[in-house]
Amino acid sequence: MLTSTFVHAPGVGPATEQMLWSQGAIDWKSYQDRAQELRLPARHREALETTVADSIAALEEARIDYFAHNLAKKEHWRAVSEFSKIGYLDIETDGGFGPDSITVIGLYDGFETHTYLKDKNLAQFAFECQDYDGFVTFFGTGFDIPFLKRRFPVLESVFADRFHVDLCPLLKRLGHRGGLKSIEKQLGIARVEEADGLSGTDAIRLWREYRRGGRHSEEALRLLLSYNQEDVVNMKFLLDYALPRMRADSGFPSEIVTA
DNA sequence: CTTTAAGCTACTGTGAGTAC
DNA sequence: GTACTCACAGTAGCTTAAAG
Repeated sequence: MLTSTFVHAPGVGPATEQMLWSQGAIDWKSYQDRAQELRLPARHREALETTVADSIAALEEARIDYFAHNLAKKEHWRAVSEFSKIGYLDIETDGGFGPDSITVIGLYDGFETHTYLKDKNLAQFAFECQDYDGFVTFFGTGFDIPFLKRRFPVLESVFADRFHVDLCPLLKRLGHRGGLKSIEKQLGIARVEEADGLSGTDAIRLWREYRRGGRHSEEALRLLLSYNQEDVVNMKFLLDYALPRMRADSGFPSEIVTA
């Protein structure tokens, strides 16, 4: 999918990319093979020559930062299949908006959930997240990412150099509007019973209960972490749902089947 | 309540194609 | 060559949406 992408060349948009595909330039290699025969404005030819060569080199060397910088944000989903170290990311807060308002960070690597807790191991996140090629969030653009950058200024460049797929606008393009819980319902994704029916405001309440201490403290924390884990794990389902549909909707040339 | 890009709606610029 | 149209890409400004 990434190797069929041409829209990151300056001056090339969706219509030109579509035209390239229809002329048989279905990926970077086949573009180079038939570059001379393609009917193209000189401006596009120059831009594509550089972009295609740079892209092949960047992918060979697994340099996600090249694609993170040159691909439009809304097209970052195209890079996911080529860069497999994906972190599904979700934070909880105490209701405030300051740099110290983050209470929980959940990071799911596709196999297990890593949890970071305020006043325990939260700072560890800033190091461990650097092992990932990119992140998947739900409305992380407007919420999780700005919070994390305020809390850990180092992450400004870490996030800039990695892909970020925000499922909220992506699913909206596929006709699913509404919040995470609403879309999960639409798609028939179930939550574990104890975390079912909880919302972001409950996460604030559970954090306060945990911090107050006493009899229900540990139970409140357990429930909060369970809620956070549900969010990140379900994001993987949503991404797996969205990718093939985005691919089909964008009119990508079909994969060459090799025996 | 706060935050931020995406989405939307113009509008501008570039270039290819066509007619004369 | 000149003058015109049309399509595509990019940008500016405003609105929208969802997170806890």
